[in-house]
Amino acid sequence: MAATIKDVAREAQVHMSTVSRAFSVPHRVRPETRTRIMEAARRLGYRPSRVARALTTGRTHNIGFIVADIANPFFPPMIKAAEHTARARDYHLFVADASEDPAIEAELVDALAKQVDGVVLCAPRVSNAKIERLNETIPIALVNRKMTGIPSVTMDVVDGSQVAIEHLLELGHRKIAYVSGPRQSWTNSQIRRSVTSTADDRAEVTVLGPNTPNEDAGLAVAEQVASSGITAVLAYNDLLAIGLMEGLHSLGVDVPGQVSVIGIDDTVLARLARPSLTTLIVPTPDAGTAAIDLLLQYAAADMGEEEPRGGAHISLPTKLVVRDSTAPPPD
Amino acid sequence: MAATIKDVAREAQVHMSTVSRAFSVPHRVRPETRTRIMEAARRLGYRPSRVARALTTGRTHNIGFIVADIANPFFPPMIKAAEHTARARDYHLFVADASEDPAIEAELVDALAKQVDGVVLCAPRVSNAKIERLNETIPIALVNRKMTGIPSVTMDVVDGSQVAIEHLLELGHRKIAYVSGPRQSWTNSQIRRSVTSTADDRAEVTVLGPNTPNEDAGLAVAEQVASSGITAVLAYNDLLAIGLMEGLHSLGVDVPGQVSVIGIDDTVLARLARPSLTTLIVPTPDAGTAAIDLLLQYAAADMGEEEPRGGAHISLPTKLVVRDSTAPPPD
DNA sequence: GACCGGCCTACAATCGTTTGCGTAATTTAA
DNA sequence: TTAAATTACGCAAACGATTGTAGGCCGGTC
Repeated sequence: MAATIKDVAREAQVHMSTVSRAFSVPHRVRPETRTRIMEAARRLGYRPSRVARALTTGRTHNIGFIVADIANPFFPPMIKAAEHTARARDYHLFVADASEDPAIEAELVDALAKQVDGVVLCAPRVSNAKIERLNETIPIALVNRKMTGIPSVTMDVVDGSQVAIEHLLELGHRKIAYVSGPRQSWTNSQIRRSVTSTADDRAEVTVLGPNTPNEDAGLAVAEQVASSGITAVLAYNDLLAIGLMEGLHSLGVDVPGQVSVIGIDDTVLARLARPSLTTLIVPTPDAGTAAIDLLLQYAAADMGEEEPRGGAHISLPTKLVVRDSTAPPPD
Repeated sequence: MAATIKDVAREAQVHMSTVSRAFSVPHRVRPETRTRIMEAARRLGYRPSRVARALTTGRTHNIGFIVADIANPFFPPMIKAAEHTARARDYHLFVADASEDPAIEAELVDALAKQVDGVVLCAPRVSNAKIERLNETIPIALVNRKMTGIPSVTMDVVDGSQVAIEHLLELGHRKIAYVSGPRQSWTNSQIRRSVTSTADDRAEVTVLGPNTPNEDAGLAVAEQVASSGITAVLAYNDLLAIGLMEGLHSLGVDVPGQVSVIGIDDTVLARLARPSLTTLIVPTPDAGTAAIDLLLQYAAADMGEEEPRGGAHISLPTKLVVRDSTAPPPD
């Protein structure tokens, strides 16, 4: 049906191999033959088969991009950026949704392994040991997780949550809660640690959770917050924060009058919520782009094209944006 | 490196072809040989190469999923559902973002064509003629566009916008605007037509646009709305509606006191906006699932496995959800 | 006991490229 | 003009599977 390299060869009166070279190493074929070949290719509407090419070269020019939950507004901007930069490098992206499930995550890597040059795991829920093992099969790059020996890009939530907590301390809060995210999240443990160490003895910190990082879970945790004398909350992400605000609202607790709330991610939702949500800006598009580039150079190294660089780590800065959900505690 | 079918064959003391059959047509190989083969495969950690398989069978078990803008919250739930149902059918999804650009859209289809069994075009911006031509290269299924001869799934926005307009008429509005979406959007023209024909001579309808379907464009159109005596607006999507509400707010125009606003899509944003947005619920996950299934059966037919069914059209029901952004007009 | 019909399994061609190797053609040097 | 050094191209073997065809073995029948 579609034209193959053989058809082009016949049309241009040369051997297949010459056609192949005309595309891959143009300078190795005489200019006039080259143009003759290109002409023929154009006439026949020839496009090289990536599949066949992959079979011989061992490189598919595809990348797997696995996220915990596509519907979580944290991810789309990252996926979008990743897809664009991949395309700019002549790569295509398989996007898969692991539904916050470690087992599915691992299975996806295995399933994809045979038809990609590498996999980006975003906010992985799977264990370090498992990642280590998967990385022996196929090059892996991590987003929102740091492991020695594996390239990764993380958001500097340690600094970010520190800034967030300082903000609350400055406002005068002394009873603070951290609404925790999923247990398997590396980011979550980073934040938790940072929160308690920042508060130190300047404030009492309660950890509520772990929670699935969605609105419903946030809503469910509202009661605990309302009944515990807590005056300020930092949540693992905007979804939890917004759910919490809704829950508090329906319990008649005023935000920020009685309780201040801070989210993380600065998703589109944060600005729209009422009160608008004070939150941590994390550069998700940059993370997507960086992850692709890191993976690509790591994968190239893996194919012996250059010195393997092991685990390069990129940490992206975060920034607190203060909106209307934070205020001094009630006296 | 990784085990091939040949390794398994050697390990199990049979010919490659037998191994192949053990996987693809298990009943054609003697049970004991089969278990011996499976054992060997397990020991070697063998996974068939989808790439090699694709080369002989002509089926890649991959699907291209092209959307206008991943970051538009309308799409992620659809992508998620599509990815899940594709996976359940043993297919993987290439997701690509066309940035609302017809040229990129077409280029993406071409680029993907050689390594997918079909492509789902979501809310395509490219012309009918071009789609027709692309469909000759590779099976295509459409979401939010209807064309004879090509399978598609659409949301019943004609009915939906009719209901929306009736809602406004009942409230007493007589000067209504439709804030139009992108010119190339099929849905957009459907809605526009439906709005004007529903209003008929019961209300005066102004069309504002076309607009890029994002918040900024909505914001920009606020001034026109404010200065024209319009008391109610239906917008092409939630993003435009929300932008418009913001714009009106900053112009000191009260929603819904002075102007009522209705969106379309019922994205996560609608419920969060203040006032919460009256909008049209469209079943995006169902659309994703249906598109995959339609494409798969259409693509199978295309491979001669059954009678081609040409263009099956699925229309999904929409539903108006009334929230706080609509009210009677000021007297 | 030879023959026939069914299962199983092996053989080998094929899918569309890439690529190392060899050779014809061309250029350069002498 | 000829030998040497390049260059341009053709040849054919991979890559890892699938699949049509053919042969081997088996038991059962007459």
